[in-house]
Amino acid sequence: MPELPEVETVRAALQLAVAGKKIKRLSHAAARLRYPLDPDVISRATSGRMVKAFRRRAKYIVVDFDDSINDCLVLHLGMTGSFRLAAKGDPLGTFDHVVWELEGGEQWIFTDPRKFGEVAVEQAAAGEWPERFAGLGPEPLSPDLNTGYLINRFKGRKQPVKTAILDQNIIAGIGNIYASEALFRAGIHPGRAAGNISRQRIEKLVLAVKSVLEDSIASGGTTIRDFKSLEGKEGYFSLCLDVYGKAGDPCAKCGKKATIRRVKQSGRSTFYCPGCQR
DNA sequence: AAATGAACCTGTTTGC
DNA sequence: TGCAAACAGGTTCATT
Repeated sequence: MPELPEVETVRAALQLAVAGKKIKRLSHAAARLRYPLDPDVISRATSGRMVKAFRRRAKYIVVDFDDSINDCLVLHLGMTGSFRLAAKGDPLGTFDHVVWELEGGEQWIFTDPRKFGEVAVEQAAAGEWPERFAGLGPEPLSPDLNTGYLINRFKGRKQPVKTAILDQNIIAGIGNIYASEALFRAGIHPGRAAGNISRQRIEKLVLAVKSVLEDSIASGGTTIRDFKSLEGKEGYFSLCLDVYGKAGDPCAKCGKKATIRRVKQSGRSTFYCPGCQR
């Protein structure tokens, strides 16, 4: 469900609603999500601590606490994960897997039907990222993602450019929606070998990646069916999608000339316009 | 090494 | 209409 813009939307909402509050205790924890969950570890790492800030790296949300212990909470929404705040005593649903009671009784709840999400405790010094993030590619909205970098990473690769930009170790945070959308904006065919794209067109791709993510964040992300931010709000970038989920529709750019096509790449759907993507 | 496919799990949509 | 197959925004592990 959530790619960088959706995760960023959730992070910002959590920062407003939860940062500065103290966690009283872990009141519920399922046996496992993507990985087995150790309630003792999570409880010890969170109970009685004041939440200082929510940071984001790739599609991960990292929770920092307001003390000098060098650890943090790492959260991942998987495909269907979401957070919500509920009043004291509100009943839990089947898929409410992790629940913290905040000071005052409010419940901070992680829900995830498919259980692809993650809640974990990691070591990290203040301002640093956990060691496990070391291999992640640059944040797409930072200057670290630039033409020179991408040319280097693409060099010699026969892999289709769509699967390449989906690789979190090449660029962090792009998912299946924005991979298709960015390639459309850049006019690049998703099946083209990553190592076979001119410098000029890679420059276009870098700009396209940044613009599509920025535009989506400004719209609160994309809701196809599940995505909701903390307050239950949907993201309306769905209205701005050019190709994702639009197989058979006429291309917005070249009009009647071509219709959007759907193909499979590495087991995942890719949408593109055969008319304006080369 | 690089690239693809399967697996994890549940709900919803599509197609015969 | 009914049922089974396909599909869904992600990541990791196994296999070629």
